[in-house]
Amino acid sequence: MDRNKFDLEDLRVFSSLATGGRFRAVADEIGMSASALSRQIARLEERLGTRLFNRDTRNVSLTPQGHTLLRLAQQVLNTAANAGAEFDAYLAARRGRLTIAGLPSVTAGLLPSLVARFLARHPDIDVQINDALSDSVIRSVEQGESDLGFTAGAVENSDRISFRTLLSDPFVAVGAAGGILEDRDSCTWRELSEMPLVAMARGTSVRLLIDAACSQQNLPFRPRFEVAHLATAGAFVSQGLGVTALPVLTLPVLSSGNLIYRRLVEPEVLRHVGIIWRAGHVLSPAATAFLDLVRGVDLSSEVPDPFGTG
Amino acid sequence: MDRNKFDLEDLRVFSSLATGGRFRAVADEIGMSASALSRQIARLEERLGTRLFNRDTRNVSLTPQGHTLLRLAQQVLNTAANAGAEFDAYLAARRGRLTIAGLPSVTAGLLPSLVARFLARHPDIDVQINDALSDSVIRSVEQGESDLGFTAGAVENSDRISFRTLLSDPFVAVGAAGGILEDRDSCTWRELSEMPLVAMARGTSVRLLIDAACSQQNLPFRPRFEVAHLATAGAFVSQGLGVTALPVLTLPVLSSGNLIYRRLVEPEVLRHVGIIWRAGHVLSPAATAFLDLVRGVDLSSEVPDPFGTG
DNA sequence: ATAATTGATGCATGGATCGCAACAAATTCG
DNA sequence: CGAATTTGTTGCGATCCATGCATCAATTAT
Repeated sequence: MDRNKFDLEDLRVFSSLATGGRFRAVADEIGMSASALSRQIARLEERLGTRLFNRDTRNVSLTPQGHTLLRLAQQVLNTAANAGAEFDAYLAARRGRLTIAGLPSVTAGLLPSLVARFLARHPDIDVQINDALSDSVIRSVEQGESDLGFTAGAVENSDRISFRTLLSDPFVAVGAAGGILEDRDSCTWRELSEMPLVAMARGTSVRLLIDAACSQQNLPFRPRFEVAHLATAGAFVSQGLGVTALPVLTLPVLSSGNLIYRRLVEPEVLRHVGIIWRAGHVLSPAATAFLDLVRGVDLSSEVPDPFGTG
Repeated sequence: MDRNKFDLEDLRVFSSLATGGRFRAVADEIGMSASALSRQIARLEERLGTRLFNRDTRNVSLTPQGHTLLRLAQQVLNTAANAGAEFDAYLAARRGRLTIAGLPSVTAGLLPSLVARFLARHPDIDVQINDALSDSVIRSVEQGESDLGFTAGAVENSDRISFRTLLSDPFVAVGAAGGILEDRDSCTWRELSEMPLVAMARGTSVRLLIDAACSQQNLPFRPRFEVAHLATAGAFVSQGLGVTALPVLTLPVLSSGNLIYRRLVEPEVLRHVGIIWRAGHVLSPAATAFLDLVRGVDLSSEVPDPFGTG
């Protein structure tokens, strides 16, 4: 084998077409003629020895081969882009860049103090946060888009991802002050399930864990409201429209004017928050430093105690 | 900024020179003239806006910028090489995923040995089986959810689906040992229709074919029991609650403690088991390999002979 | 049925790259 | 001390290869 199979430009063009859909539109978008695009793809297909797109003159779709190449291409392009950015940062005499993906409930509740501590030691590192849902976090790290990721719940500890548990995050019941929770000392899941519920939307890790908890206890789970953002849930609850169950870490996100918290028992449900990174790849110096910092910090002190001195 | 800063070829050449040391030697080694190498490095330096090598006409050494770029270049080249290798492995059907949809009666009776054979040759392919009823199988393949599908009975050989017959699967009568079938040598559909019947639920391919057979013979079909799963049917029959008619391929699924089988004639009803895939689309390498395997195997030996010495 | 849109292709062109050869600097050797 | 040799660079002509335009073939929209 003499010449290597693909080039960054190939992958870029291929990726654009794979996500864009149509030859002409994509060709305009990236500033080349449609024929050039067609030929470039044809060349790439010939070099790879396989067809990447099904094209029947009207529709363009990826073949299975194209799908796998797309996944790989994104990885390569991401690392190349990161390398370019890091090199630029080096030229600009900066130390580097750190990209962290995380669930909104974690990025809001846990990251600020960690990042503050990190920046105290490494003031010249640009930090970028990617808020995303659970599987997006994993994918983002897998593909090298993010250096590190904060996840909750089970992560299949594959050979592509390394995982480390950081802390356990208990669910609590959240209600409006003066509302139905006011006179209680604690609350069981059964009792909660009979109150009007404000639930996070499907696909969020919070919702997944609540679903699992209820089905394990054989409780019906019929939310009165479904919202996408934690702050919205907090607003609904504080207006007395319902109650909800949230991990303690998320509580600082709720603009907690009118909210009260109660222990949620039978069972105690814990969300296991952890950090993930790409296995088998060299971490950037910034990522390594951040990981070391996280390892050396007692994170349980980061979880607020919502029950005052109760 | 239109053009991106570097290309894989740039990084390769740069990396060779960075580790190799001398222009002429490296140029020979990678099969290009010294002048070409010199220009390529000069272009790269210009695009990056910094000098990468100290060259004083006798020695070549990396600048600090060159050192950091070398580290980054190795990362990028590694992921690119890994991606290439992974893609090659995928093309060679050494890695990847194969999703097969199939009727439960086929997936249980026919697939295990086929998949075992396939995995012997392609050990690192993840195989996923979608058990589903007949029309779900076709739909799953049509929509690209499954690569291949095992079906029984007539499949409209549309322009979206390619079909290939694999084997003919005769129906036999199934009864309890010591029961009403014990003293018979064979059994006609007319006789069967007058016995208490355990039937598969509507929507299953087995039920469809039995309905068709009976209506063709102008026989009434009034099942005493209707069950959804083959194992359940087997359990009912083995308890002497009734008899049933099943294709031979399904028999291994019945935990056949107490069952006897008899030829079912007048007419002999055959279920035509076949394999389907998407027409006009490129099959994944794993699917192609599996299809080749299936084509090369004499599947009639896979159908057990239930009439051993009984 | 006609028009329009889409991807593929033939052909000529232009820009980029390459190899050869000459050159400048530096080391080696007579 | 000076000529020869080695090393990286550069000028120039040749070459190659991707591109763009125009056109074709196929399919859909009206």
